[in-house]
Amino acid sequence: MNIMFMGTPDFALISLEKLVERGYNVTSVVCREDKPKGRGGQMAMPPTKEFAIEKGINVYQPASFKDGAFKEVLEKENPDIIIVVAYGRILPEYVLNYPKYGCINLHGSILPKYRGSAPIQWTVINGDELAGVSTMFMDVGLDTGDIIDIYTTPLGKTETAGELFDRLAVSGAELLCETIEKIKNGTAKRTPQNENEATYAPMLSKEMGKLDFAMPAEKIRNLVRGLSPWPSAYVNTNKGIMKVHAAEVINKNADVPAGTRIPSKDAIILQTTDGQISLAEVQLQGKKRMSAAELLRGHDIVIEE
RNA sequence: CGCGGGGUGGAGCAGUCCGGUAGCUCGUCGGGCUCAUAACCCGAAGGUCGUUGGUUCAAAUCCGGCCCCCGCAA
Repeated sequence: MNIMFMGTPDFALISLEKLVERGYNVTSVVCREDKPKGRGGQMAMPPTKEFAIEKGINVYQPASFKDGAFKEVLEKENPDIIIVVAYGRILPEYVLNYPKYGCINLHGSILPKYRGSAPIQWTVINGDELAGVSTMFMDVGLDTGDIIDIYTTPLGKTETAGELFDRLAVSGAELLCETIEKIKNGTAKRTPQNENEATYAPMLSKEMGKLDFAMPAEKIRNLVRGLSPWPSAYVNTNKGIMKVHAAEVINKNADVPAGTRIPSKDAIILQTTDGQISLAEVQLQGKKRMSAAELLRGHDIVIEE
């Protein structure tokens, strides 16, 4: 079976590596264009491209799928199946319909929940009990295809989006292999998604991370870990923007308005509408990430706004 | 050459503009006070000030090269 793999970031790389490792015949890799990265603004290859080059697999980075420009590539590579993992672009119908076995997508949620670009983060932000990955036959909609397999796992109480990402990348790669096996021997089942249960997980924005203490402490904590490590929660202070990498809920209440700083020499604690929240792991702009206790030894921090 | 901040005892910072005794808040160790609840008091150890050249009577501080860390933007 001739496999074309479409995927760009590290999450996709884990799957690609596993497929190659398991001996699947990955003959081509499609990923997004190289782009400037880091402080120097140097051009960098996507992780999947780097791996593909190392393994001598053909790499394609189409700027667009419009006008059927990609058709030549399909004809040349002639894939029996296309595996899509975090590619970052919508595929047109002519691509979806090309491979004999169709296009299979690995998605970071328990579909039909969290369709869209940031399913893993939203699972954490909402503090769900269960996280998971799904494989599906792609159709023209956004993550609306028929489900093949689902893997679920309990979300850790303090697990961050970054940590869940790493776990699901591995579990997802495993699930993907199972799904491919089923497709190969014709035992893959198609289960249409229940539209009534569908939810959408929109892209994350920087502004989402601004902490508002006029909500329950638990929600704030989930937002903090859901936005870790990117784009990260933050507050404004007298020393500039301060990122909040980890926060802890304290089941205490003081008779003060939400947002009030609770006096403490070695912790940054604020009252919320329900309980208090301790900003445990923080990072001042231009500084390294450190515990609140460490930060307070050298800085007088005043939360603003 | 995308913009910017930084490297000072174990931790976090000040000192750098305007060269001249190594400072602050903690931690550690020893002692005291005492029960308190943001505890307090006394004492001690611990630093080639990222690295490398230069200027100078004298460099953490001024000048040049290099290494490393971080924020923004993408």
